[in-house]
Amino acid sequence: MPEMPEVEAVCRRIRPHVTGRTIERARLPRPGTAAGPAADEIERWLPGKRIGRVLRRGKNILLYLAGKPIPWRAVQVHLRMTGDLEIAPDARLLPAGARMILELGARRALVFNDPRALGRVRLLTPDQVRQMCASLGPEPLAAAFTIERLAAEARSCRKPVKLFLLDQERIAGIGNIYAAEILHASRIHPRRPANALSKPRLALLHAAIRNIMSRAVQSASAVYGEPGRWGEDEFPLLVYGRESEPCARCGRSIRRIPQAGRSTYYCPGCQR
DNA sequence: CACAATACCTGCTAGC
DNA sequence: TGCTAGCAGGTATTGT
Repeated sequence: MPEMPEVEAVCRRIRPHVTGRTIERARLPRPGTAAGPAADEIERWLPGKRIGRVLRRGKNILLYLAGKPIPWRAVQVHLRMTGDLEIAPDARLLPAGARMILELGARRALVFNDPRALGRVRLLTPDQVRQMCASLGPEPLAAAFTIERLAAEARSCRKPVKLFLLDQERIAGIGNIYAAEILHASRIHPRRPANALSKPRLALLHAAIRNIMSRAVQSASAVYGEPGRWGEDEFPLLVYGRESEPCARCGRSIRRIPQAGRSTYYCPGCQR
C-alpha cells in the first residue's frame, strides 16, 4: 500500500539484485495483472532481455531493458494498494498473492506480490515511457518543485486541498496518509479549496510537502530488508489513523471525515 | 472541462 | 467462537 516513499524504498531494495541480470523466464500466473500487452505476450517477449536501470516516477516503477529492444523499452509496475516487489531465492515456494515472477538465474527471482490484486504490469514503448512521465506532476523532492510551481497548480484547482494533494497530475507521489500529515504540519484544513490558499499558506504547504516526503523517504528506505514493514512504522504519524485521539500539538480530538470516498484525518483545533 | 461516485480485489478487525 | 460490516496506503472508468 505504498505511496512514493515506499515505492522509492522498493526500488532501492531491489536495484542491486536485478540490475544487469537477464530475464530467463517471466510468469504472470493470474489474469488481470497485465495492463497491456496481454500476459502471454509479456511472458513470451521478456525472456532473454537484460534489466538495465531501475527508476521511479511518482508511484510507478520502471525496469528499463538494456540494449534498447524494440518495441518495448521498459517494464512498468504499479503497486497500487497492496503490491510489493521482493527478491526471492527461488521461484518455487511463492506467496499466494504472486502476480508476476521474473526468473533471473542463480536461484534469484523478482516477485511482484499483491494479495489484493489491484496492481498492474505493463510493457512500455519509449513513447509510452515519455507519455507516462509527462502526464505526472513534478516530483515533490525535485528542484523543479518550487513554491511558484505549487502556487500555479493550486491556483487552477478548485478542489479541496486534500484532493489536490492526491492528484498525481499536479504533484506526483503523495497518497492518503502523507496528504493528511502534510496538511496537519502546515495547519491547513483539508476541505479548504486549493485555489483559496494564501501566499503564506502556500509557502507553509510547500515546506511541509518537502519536509514530510523527504523524512518519509528516509525512514521507508531505512527499514528495507524487513519483510512486510513499511516506512510508516518508523515515521510518527500525528493524525492519520488517530481518530478521537488528542492532537499532539493542541490537544483537540482528531477527526475523521470522508472525502471522495476515502478517510481524511485532521485536527479541528490547529487546522483552519 | 472539472469533479464525484463507483468498480476493481482480497484480507483484516472491531463489534456483535 | 463465529459471523459480518466496514475499512484498507490507488487509480481507471463512468456519470453528472
